[in-house]
Amino acid sequence: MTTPDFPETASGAEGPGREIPPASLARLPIYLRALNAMLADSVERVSSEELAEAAGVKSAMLRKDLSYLGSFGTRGVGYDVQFVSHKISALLGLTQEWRVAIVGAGNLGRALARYSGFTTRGFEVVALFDADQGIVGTQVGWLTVSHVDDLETELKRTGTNMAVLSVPAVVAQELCDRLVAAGVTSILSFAPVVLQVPAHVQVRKVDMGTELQILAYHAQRAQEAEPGSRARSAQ
Amino acid sequence: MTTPDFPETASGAEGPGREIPPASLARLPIYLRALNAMLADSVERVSSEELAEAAGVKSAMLRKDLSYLGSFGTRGVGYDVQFVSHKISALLGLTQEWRVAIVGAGNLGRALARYSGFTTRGFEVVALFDADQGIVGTQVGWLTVSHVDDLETELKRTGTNMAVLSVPAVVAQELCDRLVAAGVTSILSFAPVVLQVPAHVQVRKVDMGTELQILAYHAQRAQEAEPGSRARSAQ
DNA sequence: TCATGTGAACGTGTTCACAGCT
DNA sequence: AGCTGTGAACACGTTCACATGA
Repeated sequence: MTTPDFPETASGAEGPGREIPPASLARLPIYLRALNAMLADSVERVSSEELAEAAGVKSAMLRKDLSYLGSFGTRGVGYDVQFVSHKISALLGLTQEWRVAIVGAGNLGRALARYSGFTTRGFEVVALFDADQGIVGTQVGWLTVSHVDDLETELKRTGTNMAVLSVPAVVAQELCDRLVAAGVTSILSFAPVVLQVPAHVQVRKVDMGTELQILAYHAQRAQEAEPGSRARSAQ
Repeated sequence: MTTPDFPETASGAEGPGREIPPASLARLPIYLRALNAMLADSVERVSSEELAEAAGVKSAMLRKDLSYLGSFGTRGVGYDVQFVSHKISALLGLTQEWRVAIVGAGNLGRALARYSGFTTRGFEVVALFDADQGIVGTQVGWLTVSHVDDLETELKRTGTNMAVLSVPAVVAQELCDRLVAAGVTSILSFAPVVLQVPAHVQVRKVDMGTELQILAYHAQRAQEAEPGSRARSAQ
């Protein structure tokens, strides 16, 4: 398996290549999933229309998104599934292993540690931390829970380069600071707080509370608009 | 394909509710959290500058966001914390109880069922389903896991009006269809698939795999830009 | 002929800067 | 004065429509 370097960096004399617009970037993993599902079904070619359908987007948007990584479709034919899949994987950096530490081994942290969706996509959970002595030392999947006091040591030992924060909101900023100080520059946070980090650190947030509240807004609106539902008119 | 003869201003803008732009709507829960934290600290007034800081946004954006729900700040002074908090809560429909069913009682589903972040914000988990006979009947928090065969019956009995999907990708669409058929119109999905639903059903997706892949993109980029990619972790 | 790739149009989101109110 | 609320400018994202090239 040869890892092709990027021959098409010719446009820029130096510099890290073109930036992918954030909105497009966020869709690439979805395309990748659809493509890999097709690969599993031995589909070799796909049109923008078909792939867009599978990804739940308009075909023009898909074509524009893919055009940011180069133009490797064949006019009149479509895209080579395997090639595009590989291209997206390479762009996302999935050709290397990412070593992920999970900080916080509560219900959520333990569930994440056992979540197969991580491992199967180039992410390996290599450490799991908690502050609770009743949890430290216990086994979760293949991992033994470490004490958060050993955070810095263990991160170095395991070569962690990404972290998942699944700790209570009150301690999230503090642990985030420690992760950053230890050199972690990519953090996925499940804590319902706004984390302050230096500019070079990437934080992505997953917030189930927020998502439910957004759903509640729409649900309430639908309720009010519905003719069938009686006496629900708050006011 | 679809002819864009959508009648704009279809819904008479007369009602108490204009549409909140999606981007603004997604930030309201964050403001709400910041406001509630302030309330807990007995803060009575806040300026757009301060609240924006707490929410991690620019003050002009915060003011514009709040302006969609009305204008209830005092010029020269700021906003009444309690009042704005209540206003946002009401808009999001958090003044009523939302009854949530969790479909899929694997690692993630069970963690979500025990997650206190739900209960504390107007969302009550009232049902938990799984297809695995080894899990059905077991206790998770205050709930007993029901068999997914009884989905429709239990949804009706519990008065569920929101659902969380935490099932394997392969069965997600099928269960989504059953939820929709049973009248559920708000679904939060953790399954890494694009769900097809009728237009009146709201789906929000949480995808940890996608988030990690986006992080990987940035991390790889930083790696390439940096000459010494060895994480020596110098304090 | 076909489906991609893309300039241009359109729509949405964010920021600026200041008018207007307290 | 001080801070909100908002039009206008700007930036970003999406869609259209067609030129391009297999």
